Amino acid sequence: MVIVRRTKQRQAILNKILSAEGPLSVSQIHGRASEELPRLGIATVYRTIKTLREEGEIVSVELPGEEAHYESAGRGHHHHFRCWSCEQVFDLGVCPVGIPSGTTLPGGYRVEEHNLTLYGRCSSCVAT
Amino acid sequence: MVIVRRTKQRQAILNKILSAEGPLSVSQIHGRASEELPRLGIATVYRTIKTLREEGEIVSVELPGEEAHYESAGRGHHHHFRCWSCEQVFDLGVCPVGIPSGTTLPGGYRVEEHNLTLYGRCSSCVAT
DNA sequence: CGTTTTCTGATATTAGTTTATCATTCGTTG
DNA sequence: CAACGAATGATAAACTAATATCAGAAAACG
Repeated sequence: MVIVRRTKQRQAILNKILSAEGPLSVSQIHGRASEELPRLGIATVYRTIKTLREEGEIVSVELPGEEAHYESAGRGHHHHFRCWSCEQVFDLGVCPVGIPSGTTLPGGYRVEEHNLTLYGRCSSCVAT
Repeated sequence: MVIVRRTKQRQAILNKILSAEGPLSVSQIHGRASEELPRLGIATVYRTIKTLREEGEIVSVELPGEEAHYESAGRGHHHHFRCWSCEQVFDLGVCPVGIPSGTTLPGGYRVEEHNLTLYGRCSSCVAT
């Protein structure tokens, strides 16, 4: 059981994660939350992320070759797009993977899950 | 590093990578090559991987939430399957991602590349 | 051979991420 | 409003991955 108090830090951190357009890294969360709480410590960010995960409010997102990112739980099955220019990660609504869970591929691989990341340029970076 | 000598270490490391069924981590490469060269140092593995990449013989493979893996270059566009039981990574021949390079998704995301990892159980682990 | 010079192996070092520690702050409750 | 205790912030410490160092081993080549 986790006793949780309503602190400014916790509210700012959770707010930044929930209102983000995609998963955020620890340093991104720290940077954004620091805008309203300039003395916010990085340890508090790590601690709060840990409790928010235990409470099921956020989930971790693993991207190839990067540190863990975190986003709101309950967004359902979706994937991510990483922009090569602004280096931000965005949630996508589409799932272009044509392999239902339980499919067995040639070679006998029984697929239960998949992780897809798309790369390119986001709309605002394409425009410039 | 222009001059490359044919050492037992280099041959063993390259052989393990080229003959693998999928990309290998540094510790996996070290473990497998150590079977024939018991005194092989981990630094030699890192050094050899670096030169093999510079020569274009191998490429790095990034898997979500894992250290870099390495496999033979020139295997073309493909994806990977990670077995939850034996924890090995296998190359797949299929590409079930229905997004050609250059596609623009809703939201204006211009997709140029993708990275897909499938998860489940491999044939030998399903059998047991 | 024998000389030259790269390569190796053991270890130290660097770099990055995450957790632990602890005095202080501050949210909560009666 | 007082007091208890969880949360914070600064910092140290722990881990892991990757590179640097350097004496000695061993390819390459005349």
